[in-house]
Amino acid sequence: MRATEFLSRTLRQDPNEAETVSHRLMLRAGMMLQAAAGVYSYLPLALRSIKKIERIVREEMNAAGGQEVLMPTLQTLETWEQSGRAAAFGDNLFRLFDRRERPLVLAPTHEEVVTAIAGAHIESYRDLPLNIYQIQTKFRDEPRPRAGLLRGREFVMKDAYSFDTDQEGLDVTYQRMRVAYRNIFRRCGLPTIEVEADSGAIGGKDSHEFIMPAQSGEDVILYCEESGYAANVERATSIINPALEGEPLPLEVVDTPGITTIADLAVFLGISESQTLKAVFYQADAETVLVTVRGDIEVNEVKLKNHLHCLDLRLANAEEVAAAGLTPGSTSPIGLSGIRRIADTSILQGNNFAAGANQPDKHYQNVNYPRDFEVDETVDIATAREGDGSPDGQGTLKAVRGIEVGHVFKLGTFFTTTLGVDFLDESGTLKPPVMGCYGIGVTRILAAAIEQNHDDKGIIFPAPIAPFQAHLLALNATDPDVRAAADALYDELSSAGCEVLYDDRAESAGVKFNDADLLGLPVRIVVSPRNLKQSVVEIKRRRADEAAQVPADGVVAAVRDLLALDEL
RNA sequence: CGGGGAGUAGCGCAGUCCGGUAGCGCGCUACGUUCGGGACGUAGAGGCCCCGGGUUCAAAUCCCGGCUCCCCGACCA
Repeated sequence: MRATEFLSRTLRQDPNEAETVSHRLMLRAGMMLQAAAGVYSYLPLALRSIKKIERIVREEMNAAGGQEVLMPTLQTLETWEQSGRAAAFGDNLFRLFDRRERPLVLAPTHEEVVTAIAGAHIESYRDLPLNIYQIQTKFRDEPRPRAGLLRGREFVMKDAYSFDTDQEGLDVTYQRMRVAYRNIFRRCGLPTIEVEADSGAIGGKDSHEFIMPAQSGEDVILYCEESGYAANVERATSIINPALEGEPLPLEVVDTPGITTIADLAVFLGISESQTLKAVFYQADAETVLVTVRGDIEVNEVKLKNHLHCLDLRLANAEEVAAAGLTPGSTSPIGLSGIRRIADTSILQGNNFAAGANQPDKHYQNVNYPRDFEVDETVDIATAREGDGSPDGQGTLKAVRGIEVGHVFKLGTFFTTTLGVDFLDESGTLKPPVMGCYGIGVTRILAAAIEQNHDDKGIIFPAPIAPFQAHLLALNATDPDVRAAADALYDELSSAGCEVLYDDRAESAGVKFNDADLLGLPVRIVVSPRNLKQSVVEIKRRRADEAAQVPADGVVAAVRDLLALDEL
């Protein structure tokens, strides 16, 4: 492709709306154009990259036994009401009406439709296992789209769904898909960390996310180098530091004027926060619950929500707290009843705690569980932290931010049961197939790849997903000799199957070098009067500092060699 | 949904307080000179100042209403 004919223009200044690296670089490089919040046109540079990612995904999905289909984006709201997920998705579901005022949605995902496809096909165990996937645009009305392609409202996703006869069959398929995912990210040239993930309210038991480490990521993962444990913070468990433990002392009330926070209480009493108990009030749908954790531990709301099986969970507001008869700033489960009391297992670590006395300006000291209070449940609802012990007892956890680029999930029989899909097993019994689902954010991979591969001059594309393999620069492009030599080289490379972006513009050398660095194609080839005099062409990897001079007839081979360095 | 910021030429911005000719840099067009890390000169083109009302002799500027976009948080199988 000749730059003079190419639908792309670089910008010399950063667009004002872009702050995140990938967003900024993609706009500056002329890869895409924003149409609305979280909605973009993909220009040729971006689309070429996306197609390459899709190709790798497709090959690995096919190799893993997947069959490609294309399901409708436009779906009836009724479909979503049958599965009960219209409410669960809430405002994230794009809704519209047809000319007869029938409600429709733009699909954010496809479990309902794929289950219908499976239902139409599956009669007996002989039809299983089945693995169906598609690569398609998804719509989610995100509360806050951000950072270009990292979180859009319209994005390209590969979603796959598997159907097996039983849990053991799903285990096999699930492992196979995990391997396929590892292959995909490796072939894209993108290191990812595979972590245990939250499986949510409807979830089965297993769920893993593929996280690409990046500062701009929205996810935090905790991992342990010693043991290999890795989990999303939403899901991670850990061994917390022990608190002081001594002979249980008698409960006593102390005056704590004006003390309403754990930090103040610890300072006031001259103890560490781990020697206190903290009470937090949540509103779980219509119910107010009292949550007790050790003072130095934060409540993990994802764990709590999963435990409560509620649709909506948030901190209770002042009215709800008052209605429950609680004393903010000085609450504890001691002597409280008539409210659901949940405690984190951290209260079992340590004793002689300081805790609220359920009246203003007073706290208890030497609180011991279960001697001094009761709770309804003691469960793990703690947020694991960097520095905590790995849950397997080996080593300590470290934290890193990252971008979720893939998610595999054991769904179980929720959809097949709800939507009435079953099969006849070998003994003649009707059973629901066991499902798994597997997603990859294709457009998100592109953004994440740039987050992970750039420098202060621009993008550094991994070769397998670069829009072009080589960037051919003709310096002094108006010089007839340069023009002739560069044209010839462009033809030669093209017919050798190399994807070349040929900068044949009449721009100065500096402009071309800077644009080449910005676009970040893996190999840069320079034809110039200076090189022509010595009968050489200059070749440089984007990742490397130094360029090499090669004879004109050795360019194709040299480009191949450099590209091979990026193939994995 | 809470908090903050912004809409003026393709991009980045000034002008708005204090109403009176719509400006700067980059980019774009033409010609000439340059030519290995964002060259220079000359001459040009390019505007629904986000939208709708209002005030005024006169509104980018003041008043009212709305829309859009960005950032932080909440949220996000």
